[in-house]
Amino acid sequence: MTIDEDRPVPTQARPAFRIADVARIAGVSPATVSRTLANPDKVTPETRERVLTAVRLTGYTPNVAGRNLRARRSMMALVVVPNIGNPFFSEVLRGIDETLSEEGYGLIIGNLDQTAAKESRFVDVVFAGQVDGVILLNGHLLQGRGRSLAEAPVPVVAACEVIPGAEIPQVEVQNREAARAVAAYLLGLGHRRFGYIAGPDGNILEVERSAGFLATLAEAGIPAGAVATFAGDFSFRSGAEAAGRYLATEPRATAVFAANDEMAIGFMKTVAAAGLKVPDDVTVVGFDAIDFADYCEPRLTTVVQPRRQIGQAAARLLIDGIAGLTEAPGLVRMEASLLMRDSSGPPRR
Amino acid sequence: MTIDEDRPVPTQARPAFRIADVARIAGVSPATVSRTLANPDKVTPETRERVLTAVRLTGYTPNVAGRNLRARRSMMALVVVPNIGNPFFSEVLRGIDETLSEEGYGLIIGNLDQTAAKESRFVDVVFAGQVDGVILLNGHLLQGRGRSLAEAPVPVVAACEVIPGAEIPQVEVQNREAARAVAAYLLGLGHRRFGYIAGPDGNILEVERSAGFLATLAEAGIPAGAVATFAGDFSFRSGAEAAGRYLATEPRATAVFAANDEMAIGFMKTVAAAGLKVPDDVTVVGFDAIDFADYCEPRLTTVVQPRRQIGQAAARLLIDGIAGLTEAPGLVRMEASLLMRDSSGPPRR
DNA sequence: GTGAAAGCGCTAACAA
DNA sequence: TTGTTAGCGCTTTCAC
Repeated sequence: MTIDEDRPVPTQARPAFRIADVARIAGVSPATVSRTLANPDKVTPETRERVLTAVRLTGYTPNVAGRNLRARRSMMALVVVPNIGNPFFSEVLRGIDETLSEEGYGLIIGNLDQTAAKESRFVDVVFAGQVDGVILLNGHLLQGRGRSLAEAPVPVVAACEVIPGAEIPQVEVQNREAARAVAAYLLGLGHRRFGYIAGPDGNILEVERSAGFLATLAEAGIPAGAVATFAGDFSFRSGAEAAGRYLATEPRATAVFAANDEMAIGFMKTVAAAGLKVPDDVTVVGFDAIDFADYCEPRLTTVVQPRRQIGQAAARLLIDGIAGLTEAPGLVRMEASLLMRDSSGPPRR
Repeated sequence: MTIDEDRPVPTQARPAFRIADVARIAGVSPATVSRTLANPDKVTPETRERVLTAVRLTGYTPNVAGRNLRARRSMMALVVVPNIGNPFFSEVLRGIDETLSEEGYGLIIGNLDQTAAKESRFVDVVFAGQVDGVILLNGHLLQGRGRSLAEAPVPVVAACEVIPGAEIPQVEVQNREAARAVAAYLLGLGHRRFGYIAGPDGNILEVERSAGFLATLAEAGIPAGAVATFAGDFSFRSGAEAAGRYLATEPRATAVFAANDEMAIGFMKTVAAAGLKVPDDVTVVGFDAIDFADYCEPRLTTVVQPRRQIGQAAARLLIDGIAGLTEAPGLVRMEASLLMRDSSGPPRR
């Protein structure tokens, strides 16, 4: 909110040249320098020559703060991530970065890390006009200081974790459908006793995935009550802990679906340590297809999401929004598909 | 370099209030609004009251571009990463973010992704005064448009991948020493035939790790020429490919050190698929202690680096630099330590 | 304690 | 084609 005057100004090695300096050296007006840089064709070749020489001489680069102030735009986008350490998001980020940087936009990272203070700061960033748009990967509209990003002065889009009811463009992955496909696949293999390792309570991905999985099982005559459900939080550790509880059940499920790969892998590791064979004793299916899922033992059957493309689509949506091209808040749906590897098979008979 | 005037201005839902609006509503001058926000004690309680009410009423947030222009500082730092998708860096990023955001700095991510064009853009970002400092995680001073970050007008620090000869503060991990410790450990287990899976040619981490590993082996009477070296690029896949070549050697090394965990894991997976037992047939040691290393089969013996703290230290160095507190370009050395798990053991006799 | 005025660095409208 | 002028939104002397 305030500038601390006790916080020193960066020590500029050499004070940067300003447009006036370049103009003086080139013997033209500042406006001409600006024009030369923006529209080289709009000045005579000789002028251009002189200006460009002066630019080269000074190493002049237009100051962005001045330009932004004038243009009322920052060419920056804020991307809010729940946790920057999560490899799932980093691939989405890559997609965002690709598309955004192609269009000349820079990326400001808002790493939420479950801190309310940060959430409020990011809201300020937006209302302070520091960015031209926002991409939310965190599943809810940021709130702070009594305001919501719903009233942001710039376009906001959401991806990965869809925000129900928000009137903004969103990129959604067909989580529910994919979870249904997992259930159908497992039923097709002959499984009848199921386990499910859940994500954090209320998380939209968790809700969608469990809903799809349980719905298809229910349609096959297996009520939700008959599915052994284990709490989890998307971490390796929580998958391992779920395995501990799973091992204590009787009779054990022959197929366990985890709401993400990390938990599935933590689960596999722990049941293997207890002497169970995957998939002979228990089939395990994950969700996300993180890189490591192809290198764990056994290779994990999981659901692939086009993470990079999700990021690209979100960035595209944002750029359209900034350009004012969007009529209605659209919804882009991305397909997710089952990737069968070695952790799944028919139940041992 | 230029503002495209065909790129539309963001569609502000409602035009943001400016300081003049707030001043008018509060019945004071803009200067007083600014003062109230910066130094509430410097105005009378009644004035303060009126101003703050007007601020609440309007939802006013000072525009950053204006403030930055005036203050000649952006409260932003640029962090350059080789590849944002790499989980190793994302944890370092977290540490950076923690410390920087505590001090009120925001993060602009420069995802290099081996693109020369991007490198040049990031240089521009710096020379355009868009950031107050730079943290380099990519192992070299960015170049672009005939300039180097060595002449940047703001402080630059490097971390993770040290930049030899650069006169800037750096955070270095004791890669060489740790690699020596790995060699000593393997020798102590009784191994005499070694393999090494290298990182990308010329990469400083690769250079340091191989140098330490080979030096200690040489001191034990095993010349570098006797170590089976396999090319790699830090990816799972390259580790798996190295395994293919390893399997064809005769006699095979009994202990293989990979320059990072991904390659070690890819290697283990492939040799296991070929029927070899780790560690009975071959001991495998990695480097970095990524999360997965604890969940692969078997759990990987590796070298732990304090990734989060590396990030924090780099951020601290940068903040000191911005504050003008640094006399000489310092070097912070962080210890790395061997973490023995299940992928290492004595050679089968 | 408060206001008027200047200026951070840039670009766009207008004039020449 | 080029220069002059004004102003983006803010903070901070300097007067009062």
